[in-house]
Amino acid sequence: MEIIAEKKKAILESTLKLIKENGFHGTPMSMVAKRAGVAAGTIYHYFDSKDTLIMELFAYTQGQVQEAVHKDLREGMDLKENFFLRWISRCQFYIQHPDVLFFIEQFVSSPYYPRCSPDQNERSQNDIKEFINLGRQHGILRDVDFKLMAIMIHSSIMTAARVHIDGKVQLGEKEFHQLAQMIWDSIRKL
Amino acid sequence: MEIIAEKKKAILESTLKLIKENGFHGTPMSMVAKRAGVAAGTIYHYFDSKDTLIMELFAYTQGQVQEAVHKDLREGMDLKENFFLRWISRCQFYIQHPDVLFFIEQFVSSPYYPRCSPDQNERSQNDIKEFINLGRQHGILRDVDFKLMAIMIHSSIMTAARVHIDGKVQLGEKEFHQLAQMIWDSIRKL
DNA sequence: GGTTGTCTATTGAACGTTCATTCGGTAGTG
DNA sequence: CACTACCGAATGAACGTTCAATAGACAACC
Repeated sequence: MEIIAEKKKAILESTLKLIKENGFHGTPMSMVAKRAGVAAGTIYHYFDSKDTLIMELFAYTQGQVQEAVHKDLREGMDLKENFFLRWISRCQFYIQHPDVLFFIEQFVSSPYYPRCSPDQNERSQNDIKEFINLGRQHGILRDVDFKLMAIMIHSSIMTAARVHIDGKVQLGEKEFHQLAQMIWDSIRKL
Repeated sequence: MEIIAEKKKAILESTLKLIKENGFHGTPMSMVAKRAGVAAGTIYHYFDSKDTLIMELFAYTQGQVQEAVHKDLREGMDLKENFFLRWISRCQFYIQHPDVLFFIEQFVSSPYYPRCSPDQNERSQNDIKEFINLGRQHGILRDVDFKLMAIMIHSSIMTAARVHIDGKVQLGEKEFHQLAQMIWDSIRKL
């Protein structure tokens, strides 16, 4: 893992926050600079352009998510436990980092997303896939296309987190389990 | 239903297409004008600003979706059939109108979305809610928060359509049913 | 039936602003 | 002296929006 210069990190973080507040447009470089406490020119010392700043920001947030989920993982869980844990901790990560959620949502539905390398966006769901593979081998999961299942799971997580953040529904311990159970029932053989 | 002037419609349609191709930013008004075959100034005859153009475009697409789904509905179906039909026809609508899907995705994860009136975005899932209510009354569905369930269903539809359009997975008759079955199993009592 | 006035639809050049990016310069380090 | 990190005013292009001008439709009036 590359060590990120302090100012570079500050730029990434403030971009993240500003994009949550003002959206993709509506965040001029000058504002990023001010919020990060650097000069406008400094940004261009670290990033070629606004586009690459945003592309790198995506990689940066993907790293954060990955890290957070893996931290919670323990050995010797059965598949269902494993699924619940992954689902819930991913969802909680997004809830605790709304700016990441907002950014990713915006990013994936923007013309930027198709531009990132295929393995970049595959890695983003690597841990989900790893899990699906396991479930398949044990004959526990339905025979549904791999990618399809992975994406359906991931989108359920994002959606749940989003609803919670918007305050439309309060998600507590109970609701998390209800939701994880719903998704679990949708992917396992009945 | 308001009758929309021809040029107004052309403006809406070309905005839709351009946003799919170039994203929210990346679609200057001048380009919208050219594609719609009108002068730049004409847009401002129908819309106060770019913002209101986009807000109205959202309402416009919502109307289209609503209409398409209701067309397929018949009387005397049981709940499960009803669900399958709604799920599949909504999904197919998005697949047949990728520009609508792209636009809605971008719109809801942008700072525009929170600005539309609450009943505007509630209406957008009205038919899903109508269905959930029915299922609740019959005791077929799980006891999960209303809004939560509606949004989970809706997001599954959008995600499935998106995956298909991106060509990551080919969805045929069989896959549609598999998917609808998955979601059905996730919302019904087991 | 012709004349006048009003209203709407439309045009596209011009305006003013915003914004990404550049660049010449300063400071610190080795 | 060379090299990197950093600054921030200056630049120039892009873009949303305005506006004076034109044309057509329709009605009122003589």
